[in-house]
Amino acid sequence: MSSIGKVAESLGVSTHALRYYEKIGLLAPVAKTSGGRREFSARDIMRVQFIKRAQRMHFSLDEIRTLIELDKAESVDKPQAQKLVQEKLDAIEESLTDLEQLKVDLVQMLSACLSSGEGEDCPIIEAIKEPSVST
Amino acid sequence: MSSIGKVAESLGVSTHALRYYEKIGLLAPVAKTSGGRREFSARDIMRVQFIKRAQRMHFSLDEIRTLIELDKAESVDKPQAQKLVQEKLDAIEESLTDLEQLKVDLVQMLSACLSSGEGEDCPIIEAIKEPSVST
DNA sequence: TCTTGAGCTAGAGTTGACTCTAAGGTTTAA
DNA sequence: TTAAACCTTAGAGTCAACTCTAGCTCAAGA
Repeated sequence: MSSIGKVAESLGVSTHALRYYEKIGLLAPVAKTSGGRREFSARDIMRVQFIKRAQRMHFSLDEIRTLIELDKAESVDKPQAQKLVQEKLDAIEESLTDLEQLKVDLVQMLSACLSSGEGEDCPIIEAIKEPSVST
Repeated sequence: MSSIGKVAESLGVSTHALRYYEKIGLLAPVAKTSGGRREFSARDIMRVQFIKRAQRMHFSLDEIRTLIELDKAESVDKPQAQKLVQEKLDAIEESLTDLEQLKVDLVQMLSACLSSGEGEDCPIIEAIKEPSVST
């Protein structure tokens, strides 16, 4: 039974975001006081926590909506939950591969720049113009 | 001396994007035929290639603008070019760390789901509700 | 009681990098 | 010559996930 401000503060979310989650249906309509203010139940708060954790795992709000629906179903739809996680994992592995190569390239660019003489130009721009190994 | 369509096709960019780059000043105003159509010079095409390569390296159009300005300066401003690349590298290393941990978590979630019995629920949702190790 | 300060709503604005549309004009190949 | 393909512009729309605004009401402390 907390006000929107307290929930926002304690979970590190803005009050705007909380109202937004409710508006798009990620949160069931939150109970209101006679004065029209939201009163978040423990259940509501847990839901918000779920959303934030899933977001940290790079699930989009749309994917989170699906996760929530899966949770509401009698028993979790195993293949579908699995598929969502597998897809996320695939996307992350792709990003990892991409970023690792990129890191190699940037490190190389940087060391070439650092080892260039005092008055010399830093060959970073040239490196982008004429990719040496990858790209 | 190519039409916008040919440049777009050969570089895998849309004609819209090419006009957009010109509009925001990443490309100097492209020469036009008497009929008003763009004729891309070899120089323009190289510039577009530069943009695409830098984009693949996760530089934003704004950062690319800076890179281009550095290139236009008499001699490349070593500290500034270096700073841009170093910042990009830092950001990428942060992403890598984040994604690696995430991968561990997702793999764990997936294997817990796979090893759950035939009729049993896949504990993916529970795993997000009650993070076991990280988060 | 009065003054902050918190909360309410509907709806507009933000960001980045385009994409799309409408209403034309221009080239080119048959 | 004429149809199809291509190009032009200005400006609106897209996406995600909020953020911000205006103009209000409501609650709590001194």
